[in-house]
Amino acid sequence: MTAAANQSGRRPTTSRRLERAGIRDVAAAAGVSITTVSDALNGKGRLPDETRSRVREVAERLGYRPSAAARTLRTGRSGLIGLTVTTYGEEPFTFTEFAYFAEMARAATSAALGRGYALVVLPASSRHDVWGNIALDGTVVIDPPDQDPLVSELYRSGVPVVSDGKPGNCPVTAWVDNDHEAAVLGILDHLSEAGARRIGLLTGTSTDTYTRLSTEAYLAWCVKVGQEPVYETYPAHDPAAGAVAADRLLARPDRPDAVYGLFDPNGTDLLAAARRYGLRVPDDLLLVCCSESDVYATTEPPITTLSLKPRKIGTTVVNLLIDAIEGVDSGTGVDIARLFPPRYRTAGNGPPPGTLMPTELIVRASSQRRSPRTTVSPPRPPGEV
Amino acid sequence: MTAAANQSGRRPTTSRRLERAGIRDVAAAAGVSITTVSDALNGKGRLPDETRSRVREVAERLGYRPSAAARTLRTGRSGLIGLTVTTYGEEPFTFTEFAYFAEMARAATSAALGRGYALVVLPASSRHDVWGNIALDGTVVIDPPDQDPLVSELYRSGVPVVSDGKPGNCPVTAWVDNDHEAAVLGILDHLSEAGARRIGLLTGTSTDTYTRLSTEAYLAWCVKVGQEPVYETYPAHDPAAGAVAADRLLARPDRPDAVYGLFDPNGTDLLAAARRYGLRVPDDLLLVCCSESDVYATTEPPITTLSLKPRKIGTTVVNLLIDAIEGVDSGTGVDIARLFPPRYRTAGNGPPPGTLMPTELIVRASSQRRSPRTTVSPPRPPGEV
DNA sequence: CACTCTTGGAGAAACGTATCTCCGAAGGCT
DNA sequence: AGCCTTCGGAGATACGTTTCTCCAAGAGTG
Repeated sequence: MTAAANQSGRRPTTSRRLERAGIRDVAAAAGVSITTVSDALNGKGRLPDETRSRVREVAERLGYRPSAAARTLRTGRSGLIGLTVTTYGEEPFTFTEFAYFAEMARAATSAALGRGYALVVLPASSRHDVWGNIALDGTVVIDPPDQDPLVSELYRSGVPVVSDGKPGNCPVTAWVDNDHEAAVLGILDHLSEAGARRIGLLTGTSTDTYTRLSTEAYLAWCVKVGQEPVYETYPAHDPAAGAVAADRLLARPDRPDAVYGLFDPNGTDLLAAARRYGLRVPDDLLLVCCSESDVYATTEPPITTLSLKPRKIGTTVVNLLIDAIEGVDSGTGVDIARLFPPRYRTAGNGPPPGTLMPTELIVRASSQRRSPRTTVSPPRPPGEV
Repeated sequence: MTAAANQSGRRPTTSRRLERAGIRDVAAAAGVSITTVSDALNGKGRLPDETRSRVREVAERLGYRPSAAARTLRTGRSGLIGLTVTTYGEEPFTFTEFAYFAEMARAATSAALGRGYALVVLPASSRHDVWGNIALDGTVVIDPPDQDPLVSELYRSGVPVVSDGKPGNCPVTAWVDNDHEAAVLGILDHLSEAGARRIGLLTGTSTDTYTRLSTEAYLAWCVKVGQEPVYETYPAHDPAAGAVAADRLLARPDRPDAVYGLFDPNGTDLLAAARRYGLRVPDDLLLVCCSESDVYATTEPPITTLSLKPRKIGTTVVNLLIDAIEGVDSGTGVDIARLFPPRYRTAGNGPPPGTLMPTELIVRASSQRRSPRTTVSPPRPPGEV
């Protein structure tokens, strides 16, 4: 009795009427077929407007909400994008680039929602079963390490992956990064112009793209201009170590008269260290650090910062990813996905396409000896967010 | 021909072998039934260990990954939790409580992942279709306004909702909030003990729970101790307005000799305003503000802050939500969900259960006239994260 | 020997949607 | 009158799991 099947569906009409209304209920109430309901609600098929609006009205009246799970199963699209963040220890999110990540994630969320997708935050180190349990249309990966097993796995599954940070040896669909070399060279030039004779660097011990490229650019510049490199490294994820390293740098016998700090807290750390050694900024020491925080506008003195423009990065990364997701199936109407599964898309095409985004140097008092003006920004590049 | 059905499945075995392996493929390769594969992989059913491990091995070899969409459709569980953030304008996330939100979201993400769930960030104002397209097991809502249509909709759909912030008139499953009244009274007492004679308040114009309860507590305290209220309000989402309001407060003829600022930027704004009027902190003006940022440890002077303990809130909120999600079906083994659908769970039981979390006052130089020590923290409550 | 119980596992029915295929009817054309 | 086209819509299948039901064979038991 409970399994009595009526003509248009197998669900018994007698009990269980407290459950959510399904598409079958709408069809029955409107006196049409399931097909018609689906077409009417999704704007497909050939239906007169009258039928369309009637079905919609019935659906509204019944409080019908299509099942996202069923739709995902059927269409193969979940509308979900993963956002992978690197982790240190137990906590997700990076510490050193916290403001960067927050801004980037915010922009990414906005961009995704604007195109009908939602973001789900997934630490790279999280349990495998969590990853496997979620239907993802694509994934944004922040600075994947070489041979990242997670990225390989995703790629093998045919999930498009776009990385923030040029990947070393990862099969990503596309990537976006800043032009770190140009950024560092720009800062070094800026400091030189302000009168720096020996420029030091505060950098990290990790091997991520940002740290590596920036340090390499510094070293190459040193070779070019004939300056002996003066730098200290520390594990960037340890905030306490940064202060120690800043102190070390200024305690050296070959103390630099200008310093660029690669990480957000370096500015205050260097400022504190300078005070400890009785160095005036900018008179005795020129200071620049990479940061997205606007607290450096109000320090004493205000500190020149390099912004990596995380908002632009986040927006671009997400848009590239969604392009990749939707580009597979859209197009000629032929089912391209079946002919060319995602995993083969960039198989023999050489390296994945990358985009370099410009950075912005926000010049403040800490890196200027002459100018009485404390806050001078270079003209903004066009197309600003 | 293409629809030729073999015994154990309808998929033609001849072509399309580039697709991902399904459970049927594993079953065929292992020489067992679909049921056995499912049971072996999920640790259910009664199977000898030998069969179990053999099936697992075959699945591994084929690179089998169960379809999250199919599993969600079948089980009704997606492992996804929504995190709703209030929005101002186009950008998601709040501005005034930025550090608070970031910390809270981070803790919530951790807690969710620890229990096998992932968080998806969904601005409350986002397009309805995005919400409808995602299978959510439950939702965390930050400070829902009265009669929030979103919350009502979720509740009607039977999706458990737990709110951060005591809800005004929303049918939530549970809520978590700080004891804002106690926090404000604690600060006012602290300032009084430090010698304050007239305490001012910098507060917001919005009607969210935090602003409302805090302001009411202040006003009630004024009545109790017989002080005329001295406060200024401004739209908290506008960072520029905060500086203006801080200035207004200190420009009043009945200028306070101590101020509590409800929002994160108030500390620096008030400090700047005090400088402008030649007021020394803490000698002429005692200062406290609510903030999760540690920049106030390094301002000149360091500023006493109230922490709302967002990490604890985020963890608690998520755990309550997951308890609600899993509590429905677990238990006696009877299918409680069918007997008591979620929407009826708290129907006549009075208000939803709420939890009040303690805050922490981090005392620094800005609110102490006598003590030479600049950073003194009260003993931490037990059970700290 | 007849019986029950346990073990190991197969079959098939959902879950709720999208979409492919097909069909009748009405209208226009030669 | 026969044929083609378009309109409006119904039927059925597939998406890939989980799980309920049931069965066969062997093991113990009286």
